[in-house]
Amino acid sequence: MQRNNGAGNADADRSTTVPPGRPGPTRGNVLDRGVRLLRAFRPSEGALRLTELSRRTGLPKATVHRLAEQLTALGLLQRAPAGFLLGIGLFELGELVPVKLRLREAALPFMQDLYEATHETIHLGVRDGLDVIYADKIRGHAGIDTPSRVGGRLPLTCTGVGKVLLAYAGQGLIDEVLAQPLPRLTAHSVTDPGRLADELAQIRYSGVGYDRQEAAPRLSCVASPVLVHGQIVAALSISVPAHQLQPARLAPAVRTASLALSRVLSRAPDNH
Amino acid sequence: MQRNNGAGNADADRSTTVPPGRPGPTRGNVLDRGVRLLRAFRPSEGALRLTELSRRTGLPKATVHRLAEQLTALGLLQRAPAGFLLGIGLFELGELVPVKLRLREAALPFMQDLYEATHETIHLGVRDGLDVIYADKIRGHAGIDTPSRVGGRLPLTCTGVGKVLLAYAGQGLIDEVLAQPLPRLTAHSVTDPGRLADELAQIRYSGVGYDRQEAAPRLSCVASPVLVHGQIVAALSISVPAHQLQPARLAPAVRTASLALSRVLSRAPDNH
DNA sequence: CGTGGCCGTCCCGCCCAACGGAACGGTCGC
DNA sequence: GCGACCGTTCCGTTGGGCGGGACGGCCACG
Repeated sequence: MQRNNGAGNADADRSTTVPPGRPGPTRGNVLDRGVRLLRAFRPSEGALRLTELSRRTGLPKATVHRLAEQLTALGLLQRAPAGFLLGIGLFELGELVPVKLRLREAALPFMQDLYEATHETIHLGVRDGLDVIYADKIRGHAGIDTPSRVGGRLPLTCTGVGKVLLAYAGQGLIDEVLAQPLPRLTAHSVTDPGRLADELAQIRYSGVGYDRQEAAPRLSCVASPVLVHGQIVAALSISVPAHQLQPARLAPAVRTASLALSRVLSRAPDNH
Repeated sequence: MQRNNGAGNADADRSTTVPPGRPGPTRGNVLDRGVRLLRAFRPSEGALRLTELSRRTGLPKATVHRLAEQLTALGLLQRAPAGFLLGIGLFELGELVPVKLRLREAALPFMQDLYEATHETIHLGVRDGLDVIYADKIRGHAGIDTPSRVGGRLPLTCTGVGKVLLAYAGQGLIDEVLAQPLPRLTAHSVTDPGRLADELAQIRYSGVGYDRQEAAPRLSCVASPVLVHGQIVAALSISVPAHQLQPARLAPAVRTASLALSRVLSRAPDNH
């Protein structure tokens, strides 16, 4: 029997998988299948029909039917005229996750300050593996379009928030990132390891990081770390149209907010 | 072994299995148990230890151990020094739920407008059964404390947002609510069905509803409906200290925002 | 230093519930 | 009317979920 991820550092990589020779007929356990069903839904899509779910998950139709019915009873899915949608129960659970519950609660007022001072789009991001996950984002009517989405992922090296998170994440992770080819989202994405290393050092020196159209064309941003007891827990950023990037004005603003948030978080119950 | 924590509320009631005469030894399927594990977590609590999870769910320790391990591999839980926490994967999934993804995206700029005009706490709520679920909430440093939480529930009849949602929900639901005793959160909560009916009519007439310390002491609010094709989908509100409730100033603001949001949502792809 | 409580982990045989191929009935559009 | 595709239901098979129990580590006791 497989003992499966001893230390379980990285992620997923469920060792189950099909033993090479066999075209495994049944693989996976029930929970895995249920989650696979939920993950079949993507943003900006509507309801999914039973057959489509079956296609995406590779599960037999009868199985999907049974599981989807159970998930619906649990509130994780809901029926729509045109198939299934993710249910409100999933939203309720998601809001209980500490990254959301604690961090956002503390950060929101400072994000509001930043928004009011600049009227630009504000991000709050945390690190998961080699990605940044956006914990929150606020924008007004005029806010610039960004590839980010609350709950969405982007590579650490392609965004301001991500580079800041990486800069303070420790040498081990930095080495790991530099060792493999750097992902590229635009023509401006940093793909030279040496240049990235320099930039990370510069971030640690100044407490501010930049993204110059590295995640999306015409989009730049200024980011700053949120540290608790010397440990990085998140990063804040302001996103602006590339031609309006004014470090002299934005850097102090974002730095001030991140320092103030760091201070608030440092004296908190903090059950980690 | 006692028959699991009752949890007598409506919920589930899966008609399958459990022939009436038998004291079902194990009831519930795998997915149900997994979700029960996730729902054992409550806001403002830290990590839960294996034994505590076992206590709360009524599941044997060995079972909890196995399930928790699987959920961790799936990213729905994560290990902490002091036990388990809800995992970031759950947050990712929660952010894909349509109520969050679509509604919030559209509503946020209008909520920002309201915040900037008043600097009070702004809520966005949707209805689920007889509760309001808060889809979003923004507040600044000075924002008043509220019993609400993003992803949290309160009874429809005890909040401004809730009463507005109820007023437009259709006579069937209104009758259902009026038929049973009305919940009470404070001494000011409306518990007289006749008075509530009047108030709902007044809301439909004016497009604005009030909460006068009915959800929490010293907290009042002004709410207004978001309608798409005549159907209510959400409600917006401004919460203020009770002694500062100024309908003449706040009602037009919240009404304007809700109408503008209604208009935006009415011309959208809207895959329901 | 023994002891007893509580913890997380692991083992393993029992057996039931998950499984899915297949058949069915409804609803379109040609 | 016919075929394509849909969601639903049935039911025999079996693999994996199940959990009692054992184990070893870690305290706070006496």
